[in-house]
Amino acid sequence: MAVMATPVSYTREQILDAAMEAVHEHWRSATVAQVSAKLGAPSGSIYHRFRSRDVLFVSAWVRSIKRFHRELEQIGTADPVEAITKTALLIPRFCRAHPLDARMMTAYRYSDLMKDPHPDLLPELTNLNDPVRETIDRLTLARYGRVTPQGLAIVALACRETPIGLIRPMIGDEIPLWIDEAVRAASTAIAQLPDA
Amino acid sequence: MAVMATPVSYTREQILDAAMEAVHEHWRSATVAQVSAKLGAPSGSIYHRFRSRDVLFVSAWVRSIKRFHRELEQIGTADPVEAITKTALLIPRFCRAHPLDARMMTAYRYSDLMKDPHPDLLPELTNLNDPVRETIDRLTLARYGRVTPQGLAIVALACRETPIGLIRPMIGDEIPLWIDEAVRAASTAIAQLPDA
DNA sequence: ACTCATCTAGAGACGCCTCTCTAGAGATAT
DNA sequence: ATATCTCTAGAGAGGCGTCTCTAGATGAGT
Repeated sequence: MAVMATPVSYTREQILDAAMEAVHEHWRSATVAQVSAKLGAPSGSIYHRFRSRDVLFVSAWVRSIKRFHRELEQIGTADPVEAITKTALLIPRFCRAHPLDARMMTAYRYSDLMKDPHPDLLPELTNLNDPVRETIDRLTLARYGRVTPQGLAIVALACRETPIGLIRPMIGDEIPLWIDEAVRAASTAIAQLPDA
Repeated sequence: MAVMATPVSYTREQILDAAMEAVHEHWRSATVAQVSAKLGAPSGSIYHRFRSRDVLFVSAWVRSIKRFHRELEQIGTADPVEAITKTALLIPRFCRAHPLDARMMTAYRYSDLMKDPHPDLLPELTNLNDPVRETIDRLTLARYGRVTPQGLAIVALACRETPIGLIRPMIGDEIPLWIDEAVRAASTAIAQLPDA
């Protein structure tokens, strides 16, 4: 049977929340000391749950990415171009609803993290991008009837790079509603390119 | 009359070049020690010309921004939508021709730097964005016949945010040519939005 | 009561980085 | 030769941030 020992004062989730706030304020130069100040906890309590500063902040990043992935599951493929555009429009919506997660997501890039991943993070990182990859695969097949590198690239630009690019400079401030019109226009235009 | 004293071993430009290389490798966490290693010079020689680490790296950033501005001057306004798209296409071209400058430009944001600018940098920073502002003003007037906040926002999205957003994830690697088709499609689509 | 395990708590070692400071080298003018 | 100025050169002070380590608090099982 489990031994309870002392009650937990600072849960993993609370620590990640504080880390997210610190990143919101200081971005990549956030420190463990800032997190511990926000939490009102000594740094030891943080290092008790996270092996290093990197593991802490990357774990927070992974959590935000996974929150975003939960939004991806609700798009059909009846009209392919429409589906691509709808997927693109999820991004401004998500950033408005979860501004701290949005900012957190800008702090690291998957490709950088995979260059020399910490063993503690490997299991979480390995298949992290699968939901996005699957969505783009599915939309590509619906749009072009086949899956080619070129087709994938176009769909990824239309439903991911474009909205992220348009919104990125505004992350941290409020994201105006008229951005959505621009996202819709740009995404639709790219989705209409041929899979040459 | 000027006294020449000892000949200069490390010019301002050479130091900025080394700083740009360091930023290319380590981005915002580049250090003065890395720059001095690249240059084969002691840190004192760097601090002799730049008052602080910040002044050094921001000066390098300013230099890259100004290099980009030199590209802006060659776009007409005969067909407004076409002119906006052409301006957008300058960005992938510039990033391919000057990859180190492109990466340098991603290291800071004008708005962040202006929050608490170092006195040494103020004169250079104050009017830094004027060329871009003027270009966008000019394109907005050509496109809509008047200059409104909404119109400016649309044109800025079409000729600046969109291409930067599409290219940003690739900065550091080679930027494929087919990106230009996507930039053209997205930029043209946004430029066709009405100034509602 | 006592054992065992988990967690809190915080002092401080250690390393890296920025920046200062001083000695002196090289070039020119007198 | 001497004075004077600019720049190089590099040692090291000082600050900040990460991370370690140990002491002890807490509560469940026996």
